Amino acid sequence: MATGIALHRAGVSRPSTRAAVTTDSGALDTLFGALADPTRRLLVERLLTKGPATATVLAETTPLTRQAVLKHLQVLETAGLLDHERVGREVRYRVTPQPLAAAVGWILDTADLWDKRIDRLRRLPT
Amino acid sequence: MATGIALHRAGVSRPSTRAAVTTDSGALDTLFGALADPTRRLLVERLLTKGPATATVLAETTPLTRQAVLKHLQVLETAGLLDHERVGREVRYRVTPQPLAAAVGWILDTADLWDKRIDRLRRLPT
DNA sequence: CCTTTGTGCAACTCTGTGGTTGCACTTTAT
DNA sequence: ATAAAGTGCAACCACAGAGTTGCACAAAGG
Repeated sequence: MATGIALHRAGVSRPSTRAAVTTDSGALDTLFGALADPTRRLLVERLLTKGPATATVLAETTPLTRQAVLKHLQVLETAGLLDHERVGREVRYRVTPQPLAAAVGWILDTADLWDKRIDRLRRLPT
Repeated sequence: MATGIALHRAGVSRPSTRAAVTTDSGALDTLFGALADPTRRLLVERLLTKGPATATVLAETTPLTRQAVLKHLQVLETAGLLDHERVGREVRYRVTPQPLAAAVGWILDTADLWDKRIDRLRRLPT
């Protein structure tokens, strides 16, 4: 079942299994923030299914201006989800989904906290 | 290793394994949006580690006003991550992390797309 | 060389959101 | 009954984000 990025059932490079809960503000902010916009998720999916593309091409498939799409791409790029490569006079954007592991990491840590809380409740004298 | 919510290695109630990529706008927007704020993630973690609490109590542990905290709690609640219960004159907030499964669902779907793309590249004649 | 196509930059508008303050209302306690 | 503690609502401000338009600059192509 594929091998691309390391966030499958097995490993999920969870950063700091303990000492978590420190919120790790910086990265997760921009990451979750980038994913919070449907247009941006759409762009990511498009780039994954149809392969790398330029801002102008992507703009043609949306009701948005090239500039608007460009801004979205830049948001995604600063979140680490994209990178670009200049070809001739065009700039081709490509998905680099490694940061997603961080998101899953936080979520799984949170899920663990929840589980621990449940356990604690279970251990209470009825 | 606990049982709380169903997003562990095994199942991850992935909604629509195919037909994904439809972006499912609504819910994921508010969900990722809610998680995009460090204060809100902090509040979730606090509520999980120290158990349910009121807005006023939570406000004491932050540099924020009760009103600000209140707004954050409401954002989290409309994202489905919290619910509240009125006790006497107080309102107690509690974490309900089930929606997190949706977030992981999208991420895993995206990871799958990535994997498929890798596979496609591998199958190309060198 | 001149036209086309694509990108880069900047200014501007509009709306949403984080945060505040102020006050009214309800519940508990003295 | 009255004071204290807690919540609810509304107005307000400041700033960031989404989106637009306009124009200048770089690369291909005739």
